[in-house]
Amino acid sequence: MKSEPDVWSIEQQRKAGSKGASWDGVRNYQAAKNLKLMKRGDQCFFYHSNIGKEIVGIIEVIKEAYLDKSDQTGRFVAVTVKFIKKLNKPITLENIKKNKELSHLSLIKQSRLSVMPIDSKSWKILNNMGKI
DNA sequence: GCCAACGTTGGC
DNA sequence: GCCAACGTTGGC
Repeated sequence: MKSEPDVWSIEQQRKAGSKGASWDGVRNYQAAKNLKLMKRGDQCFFYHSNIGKEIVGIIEVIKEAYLDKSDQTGRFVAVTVKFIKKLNKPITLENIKKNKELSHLSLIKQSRLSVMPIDSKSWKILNNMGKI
C-alpha cells in the first residue's frame, strides 16, 4: 500500500495505534478492486511514494472494505489498517529494482497503482531485505 | 519541474 | 463505442 508521507506516513500510522486508521482516498478502480480482496488479518507493506520511495513498515487489515465516506460518488471503498512495525532497514525502490526475483511486482510494472497484491515468495524476500 | 504512463470524460 | 483532450501519479 502506497502513500505519500507528507499526506499519510508510517509515523502517523504508528501514532494511530491499535485502533488503526482508514485507508481512504483511493480513486482508482484497480486499486479499489485490490482493497476489496483484502481480508482481516492480512499484512501489507507500507510504501512511501514520491518522498523516500521505500518500503518503511508493515501494517495489518483490521476492517475489510467499506464505502469510502470521503467519496461522494459512492463508488470507492476504504479499509482500516493498523500499525504493526517499522522496518529496521527501509527497502528502497532502487534496491527492489535490483533484485530480478522482484521484477514482476506491480510496484515496478505499474508505478501509478497505489494498492497492489504481493505473492508470499516476494514477501519473504522483502522481509529478508528489510532485516525483519 | 518534467514527462511517461495511465485513467477518465464527454462529444460524436 | 471510439478516441481526443484532459487530468493525475509518481519516478526521475
